[in-house]
Amino acid sequence: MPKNIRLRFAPSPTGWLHIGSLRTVLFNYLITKSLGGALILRIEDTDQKREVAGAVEKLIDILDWLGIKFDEGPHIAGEFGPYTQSQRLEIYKKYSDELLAAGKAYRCFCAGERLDDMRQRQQAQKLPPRYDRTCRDLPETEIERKLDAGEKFVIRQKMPLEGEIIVHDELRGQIKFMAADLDDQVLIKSNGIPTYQFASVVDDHLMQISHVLRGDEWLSSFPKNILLYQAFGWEPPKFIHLPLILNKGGGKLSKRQGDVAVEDFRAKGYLPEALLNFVALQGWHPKDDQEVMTMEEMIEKFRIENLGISPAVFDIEKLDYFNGWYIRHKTVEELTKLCLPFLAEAGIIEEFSIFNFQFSMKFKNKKTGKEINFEYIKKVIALEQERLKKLSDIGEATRFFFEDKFEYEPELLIWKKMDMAQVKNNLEEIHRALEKIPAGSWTNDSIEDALMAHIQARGGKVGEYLWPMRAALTGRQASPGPFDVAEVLGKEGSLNRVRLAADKLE
RNA sequence: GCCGCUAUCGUCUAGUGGUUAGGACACCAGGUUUUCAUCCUGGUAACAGGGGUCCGAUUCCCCUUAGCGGUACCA
Repeated sequence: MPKNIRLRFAPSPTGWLHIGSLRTVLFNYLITKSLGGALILRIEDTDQKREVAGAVEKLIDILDWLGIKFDEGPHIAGEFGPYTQSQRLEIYKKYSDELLAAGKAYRCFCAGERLDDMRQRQQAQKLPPRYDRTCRDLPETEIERKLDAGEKFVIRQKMPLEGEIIVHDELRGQIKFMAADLDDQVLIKSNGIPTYQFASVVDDHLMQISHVLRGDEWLSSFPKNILLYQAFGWEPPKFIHLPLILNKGGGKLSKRQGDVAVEDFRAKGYLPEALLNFVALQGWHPKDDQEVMTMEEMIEKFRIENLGISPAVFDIEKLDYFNGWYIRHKTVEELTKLCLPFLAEAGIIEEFSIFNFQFSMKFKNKKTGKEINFEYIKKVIALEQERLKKLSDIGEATRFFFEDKFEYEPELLIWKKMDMAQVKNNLEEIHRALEKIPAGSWTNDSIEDALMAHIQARGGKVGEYLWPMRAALTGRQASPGPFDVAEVLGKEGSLNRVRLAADKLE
């Protein structure tokens, strides 16, 4: 009978999600969904030195934000729990005792300092650092004596002394290791807590995991894992080792570079769709070459055999492209809501809570204290949508819509080789033309009609009028077009800005 | 040092024992245009090196080189 499809994502709670782990969860999720199985979240907190307060909550929060749902886990429960390794200590004890009794593992009483010294000597002699197996065949009486004396010990895995271990990775095929190269690794630390190597094997078996999808860095411990399955007489799951994600220089992606924590990407205004889509393409490629994909499309197209095995360099420019694409494809309403926290962060609107927002749909301009309604913000966002790459850019891009006084150099108003007097004159003509438009029909179309008619009548070049107008309205080198901006600013606001600009020129 | 993994445009990648080696990002040029952006069209750009096997290798094998990972009572 075929095994049920059950996969797990098993991070250690560090307080933040690594972009590489994001890809691991995603692939776990895609396999589960495409094959119709269950996804389990398991917390690997066997290293008490690394404990971070609130880490599990943060992890669940960011996974939730990404839209990755689990079927079992510490926050959901399920029949294979507990799902946090520190709560499973007696289980590991039971299984390590079993191994001890079967002679597949042994207690090691060696002092840490002696092992450290030995390792240093071995390295100095360019020998592979390896445990010397002093305690591997300790007589029973000696063990009893040490135990009675209360000596601390770790439990080590008894590796075969010779022969080869052949393991099978779903992507790479067979990989051969020499047993003699394998260390008698620690299974249970002297504090009674298991190592990752032991806990993950026991848990994967007990939780009936069918596919283990993990990073490349585990490849070298793969034979030890398989030996452990054999020692227990368990059938191992299928293993898939994912290649690493590298930084631009080809090195390891590290926290110091500030480009690895998913939480940081979120804070910078990257959308979950973009992050997911981008990261899926690091090591996977759909058969049909379609690169922009929704989660549903990814699930539909995903095949384990299309996974790649060579390391990928993280290219932020492509991420930006995806983010821009997803931003452009949001409805204005959705995008505006997403931008609100970033507008507050930029000091444009006052801090608000989602709770208040649902009631009022009104905001306060942080500078002027005036009320701004949601519809106004929506119009502004609509104009900026197609050039927005990250939500965090929204403040700088739209600031001029919210502030009456803004500084810019008068030179900005000059189009190509025009002289100042000419620009001033054109701005004044624009001012007069705009004044004639009734406030009731102040729309981008009517503004455009009026101004184009004026320019044509004067026989002028379009740019000689429209560039100064747009610059006057926005104070920026680059911005949306003048008619759109004028409409949003309103008649009075637009006239003021054109007046202000004309006055800047002598 | 030892063990292991990997190697196609700058980057992510597709692909095949015989192909004009395909797509995407980026870049460049043109179009649209009052700026930027969007959008459209086109373009530059790759099989790490050396040996085999074969009529023929980018593709299969070996070696070298390079990159990465592991070599913990961290995961």
